[in-house]
Amino acid sequence: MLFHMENIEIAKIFHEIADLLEIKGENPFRVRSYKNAAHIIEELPENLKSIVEKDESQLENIKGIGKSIHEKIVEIVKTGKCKLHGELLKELPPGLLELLALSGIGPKKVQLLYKELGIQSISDLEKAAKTHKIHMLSGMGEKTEEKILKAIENLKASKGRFKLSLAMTYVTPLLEYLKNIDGVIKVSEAGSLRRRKETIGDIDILVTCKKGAPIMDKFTAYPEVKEVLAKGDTKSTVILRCGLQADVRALEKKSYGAALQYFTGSKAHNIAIRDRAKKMGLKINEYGVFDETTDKWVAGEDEEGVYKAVGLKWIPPELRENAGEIEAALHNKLPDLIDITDIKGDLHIHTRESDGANTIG
DNA sequence: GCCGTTTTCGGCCCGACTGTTTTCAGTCG
Repeated sequence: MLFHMENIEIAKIFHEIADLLEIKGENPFRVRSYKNAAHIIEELPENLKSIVEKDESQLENIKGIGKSIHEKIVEIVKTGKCKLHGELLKELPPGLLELLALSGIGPKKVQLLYKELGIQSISDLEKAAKTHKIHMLSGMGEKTEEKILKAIENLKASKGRFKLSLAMTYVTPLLEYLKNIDGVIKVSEAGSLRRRKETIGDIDILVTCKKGAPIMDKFTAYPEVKEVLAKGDTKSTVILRCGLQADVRALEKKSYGAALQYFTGSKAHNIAIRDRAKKMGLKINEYGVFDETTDKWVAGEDEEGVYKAVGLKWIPPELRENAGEIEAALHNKLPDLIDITDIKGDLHIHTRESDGANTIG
């Protein structure tokens, strides 16, 4: 008898295990393994339950899932729960997980707040910040206290992830605005927006411009900006009135391809690409591809060059999830993605739920 | 915890920004 478990539910368990281990201060690489496995499972086309049902050994073919996580997947599908997950939740209050959703709060701060002040929920944290108990902790100051209150406010106001189509209605005018700034050469979308995910968590924008262009001043002064979270020479983050977070990174033309590749992600894809580069004696960052020993610039002006430098064909952004696309690019087996010219028509059906003549059944 | 086109042990991507520091740790993407 197997429990009905969707991949997304199993992924959530692994996400929580990773977060709890991280708060405990466990080996960061072990934490990463669980996070990585969670991402892989989220993107997996097949249902894990069906895989376990048919042939459990198929799990061994999934890269990033080793012996331990394999066993836990089987355990979850068979029993509906995971022992390690349960043990961690006994050890640490589950409310700590919600604290991680606050921007600027990570595992180390959660641990400190819990240990020193017994804080185990957002409402505990809000009370402590309002009564000025936080700045007494080492490494925390008055600004941290203010930032925490703002982060709580922003989280309460945020609407979570936005559907791509809705996000685009906010992104398009922002892109136009940035294009019209003096000295700007090119403005590109990046991140999950460029990967055309169904929903996006924040807006990533890349700007190439001449030296000294007032890009960050203008960006943070965009009328739709509600709050500026960070503002530097090359990178700034704001929250828009609609609740979406927007990041802008400014780079010189020479770095355009490398930056676009870096900023488009996904994170898992980038880690895999960099790992591959490293094994080839190369180093990739947002400024380009470099020879690791001589630091000589190898590629970076366009994305094709970046992929070519690591022996791969250009990979369409929609596929960059570290879900086998790198192997496919290596063996010249990348699929042709559907584009607008492939659409020949549209089929849809009405039922009596609207203005049709028949029932759904 | 995962992985291996020099490896089954010893590594594990890289850099910006902030706030707290007095040179750095934490967070984020």
